[in-house]
Amino acid sequence: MVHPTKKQKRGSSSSSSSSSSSIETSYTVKASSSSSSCPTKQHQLPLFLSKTYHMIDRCDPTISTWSIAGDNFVVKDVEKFASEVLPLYFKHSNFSSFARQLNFYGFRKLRSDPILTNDIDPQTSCYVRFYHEKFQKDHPELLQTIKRATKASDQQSKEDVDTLKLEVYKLKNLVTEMEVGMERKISDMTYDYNRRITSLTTECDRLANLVK
Amino acid sequence: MVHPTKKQKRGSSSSSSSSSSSIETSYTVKASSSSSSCPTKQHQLPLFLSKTYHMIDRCDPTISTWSIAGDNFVVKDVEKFASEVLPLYFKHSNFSSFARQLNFYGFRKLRSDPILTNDIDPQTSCYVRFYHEKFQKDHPELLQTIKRATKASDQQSKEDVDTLKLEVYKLKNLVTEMEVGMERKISDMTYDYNRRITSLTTECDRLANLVK
DNA sequence: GGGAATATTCCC
DNA sequence: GGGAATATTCCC
Repeated sequence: MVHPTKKQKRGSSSSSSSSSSSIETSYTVKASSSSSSCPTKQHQLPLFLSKTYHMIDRCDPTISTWSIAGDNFVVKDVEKFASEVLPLYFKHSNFSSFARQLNFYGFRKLRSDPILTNDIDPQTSCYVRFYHEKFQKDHPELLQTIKRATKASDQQSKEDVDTLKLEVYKLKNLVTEMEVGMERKISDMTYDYNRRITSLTTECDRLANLVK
Repeated sequence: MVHPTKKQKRGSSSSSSSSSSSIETSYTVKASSSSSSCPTKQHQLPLFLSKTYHMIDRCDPTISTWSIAGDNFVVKDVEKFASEVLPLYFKHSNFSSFARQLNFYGFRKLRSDPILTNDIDPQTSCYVRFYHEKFQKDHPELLQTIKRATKASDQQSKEDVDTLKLEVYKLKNLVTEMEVGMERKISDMTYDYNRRITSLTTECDRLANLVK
């Protein structure tokens, strides 16, 4: 089978279909050295989102299409969708890989869940629906607001690091407080000690003089 | 162009060439819940290594081949290698992506670097050689010992976490030592203090009795 | 050559 | 549905 995306680079539009692209498909990694307000080097819409939007938009509606209200999309024939549609846009033909990406971007699976067994429509029971608040028919401008999840391990590591840094901070404060407290306590004790010693010594001297 | 690896899954052998595979090509993620000595679920050789080994082994030698000694491999025609050979094994046809993967696995680029400009052979000056101690012609068994680099950020995070944990450990020890030290110091001071007060008080009492 | 992001795979 | 690995891309 011909693989139309073979030489595709990020930033070029999909080569498999017509090109009246209404959404930004380029992707640029945010320059690590620039501030986040730099207008030229911002990361743009991930290709996954623009590809998926176009894919649903242009798909044979008997395989996959928008819902009637346009607020979700349905894959009616997972088999055909995987083998015939996905490879037009992605470097694979696995439905589960597509679903994994949807999951990364926060899409949720919708279920019809009929109450009665009799209500199960054999025609539509195998349909798979996906929903994302910002993934709507005729509203590609919303796509920009969809954020990909950062990896959980990174998240965890960051939290771990932050927790440990806080602990180090608190411990250093404690050490400083203990040093100050110890110094003051010893200073106070020494003061009292010397005062009482002096007082007793004076008394001894006075009495010693009287004894003489 | 036909894309032979389209439906390939990890664990299946490359479908583009003959199949007298002498090396393990399956890949299984290490089960996180099992001990590292579990023989059935170990991660095997990454596909990148087995694919690259076969690729060099089977390549048209005018495009890429092993060195004469078999201890490195040379890409003689980067252009053709990228467009014709890479996509037989990988989901792309970019030489830089291939090089990036080599880099992940610890391969080094070799240069001929002739001393004299005259020594530059226009035939071979554009050759690109790669070397890895464990990537040798006729020794596929060495491939298993090649380890992919873990991501630098993870590495960094791990080191950061370890450093911070050590710091927390040291600070907690310091706090304990300070507590013990302070207690002993105050105890010692109190002891001296009481001894001298007692001694002086006794002397005062003795003198007071004499005065009476 | 390598950092860091997204993409794809595999597993639980 | 999501964790974690490898794969691919893009950038410095």
